Order: sequence, then structure tokens, then C-alpha cells
Amino acid sequence: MFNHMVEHHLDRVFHALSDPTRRTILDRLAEGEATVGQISRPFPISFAAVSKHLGVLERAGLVTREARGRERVCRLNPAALGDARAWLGFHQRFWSERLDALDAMVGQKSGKPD
Amino acid sequence: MFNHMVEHHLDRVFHALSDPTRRTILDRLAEGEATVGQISRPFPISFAAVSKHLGVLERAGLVTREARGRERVCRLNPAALGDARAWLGFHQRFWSERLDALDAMVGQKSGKPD
DNA sequence: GAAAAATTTAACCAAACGGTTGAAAATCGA
DNA sequence: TCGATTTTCAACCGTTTGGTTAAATTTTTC
Repeated sequence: MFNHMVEHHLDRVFHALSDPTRRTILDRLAEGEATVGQISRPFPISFAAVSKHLGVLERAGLVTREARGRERVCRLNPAALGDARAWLGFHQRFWSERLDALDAMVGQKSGKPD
Repeated sequence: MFNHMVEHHLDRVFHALSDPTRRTILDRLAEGEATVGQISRPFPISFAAVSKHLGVLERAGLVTREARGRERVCRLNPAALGDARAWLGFHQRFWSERLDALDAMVGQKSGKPD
């Protein structure tokens, strides 16, 4: 059902998401577009390393880089998360009987059972 | 907000999810518990390789292995998916304005524009 | 046009990955 | 107990990963 060509794309998306630096980059990008320099500044690693992380995110389709002068503006591309969401959603359906307990753990915002 | 101790666990979950063999294992386990041998049979790789994949899934908390005689019964543990779902959900909120277009792409169940 | 700035690319390195084979460990059945 | 079965563990191998530094590229600014 999900085993078409999406597969290898899903590989890249989940792999991109598996690194904490890259997730932090996405967190930052969620607040608005930023240049590579702006993104890399708070990280304790080299500029080039961040540029490579951006490459991974871009190849996964999660981020776009647009040249603007000598800078490169990075933006989120949430469409790529769709595959991951769809995969997770697909499994949610299968695992549903145990997802009751799961939702109680994750979304414990109130006593709301549903 | 999500940068506590969950981080390194999220690393493991997303990493576990990033391999197509491991996702197929989860697919199979979604249909019911199975022994390592049963799981490994359809795969073209060695038994030991599948056992290692199971180890990755287990360390990510996605799967449990319970000894039963000389066999080991594997089951899904959907609670671990909760962190991934929560992370994705967190970002969905931020990316919401673009998620309209996303949902139109992913879940095109009808012509419903909103 | 030359210097400076922003970014990528290249070369390199250690560690991790995904795979192999073969040995070890535990359990079952005769 | 002995042999077969199920699984893990250990050692190994080639590739990828995440990092480095240094050079190359592009654009801005003087």
C-alpha cells in the first residue's frame, strides 16, 4: 500500500529527521526563513557541516535553498513531511487498539479521553 | 519544547524508521506477533542481518522481543511511535499555513478544498 | 579589478551502518 | 546425551555518516 516509489523518499525523510542537529535546524526554520549563515551561527560545529546538513534536508525535500545574491535563503517545505505523516498514520490505524494508551501518554493535556 | 531527554530517543526512532527493511518488518508485525525466524524468512538477507534490524527496532522501543522457549516472539510497541508523532504534530502546527496545500496533496480523498 | 563575505566542494578521518560468515548459546526432540 | 533448531554474538568488510580544514566559487563592496 505504501510500497511504491515513495519508499526511498521515505528513507531520506526519516533519515533526515534522525539527526538532532537537523531537527533543530527545522525548528529554527519553522520560525521563518534564514540564510545558511544565520542557521549555522548558533551551532558549535563548522559552517561547512551545517551546509551539509542542509543538503541532507534539501535532498529529503524538507527544505529548499534559494540563492539570493551571495546568500542562500532556506525555507521549510512541509510537503515532504506528508509522506512521513502518511506512513505513521497508516500504522496508527493498525496499531489503533494500543494507541489509546499512547494518546493518553503523549497528549495528556487534560482528562479528555478522545 | 521538545529538546529534553526525548531527543536521543527520537534519534533512534527516526533512524529505525529510515530503513526500508525495518519498515517492512514493522508492516509485517502490524499483522500480528512473529518469531525472528518467521520475520526473516521472506527477506533476501541473512538471518543475522534481520536479527540486527530487530535489535535496532527494539532499541528504538518500537518492538519488543520476548523469549518463548528457543524462539523469540516479536511484537509491536506503538508507544514509541508517540514521540515521532508528537514531533511531527508539533511541526504541523508551525507549518500549518502550508499544510493546507499538503493535506490537499496527501489526503486527496475528495474535492474538499478546506 | 581586488578584497571581503557567503557558501559549496573536495579531501580526509573516525565511527557507525548494513551486510556477510562462522562460532556460541539455549532449547527442543529423539 | 546427542543432534537439530533458533537465535545471538563476534569478527570482518565496504559504504555512508558527521565532522574537520582548506580550496574554489560567486557576489558584493570599495
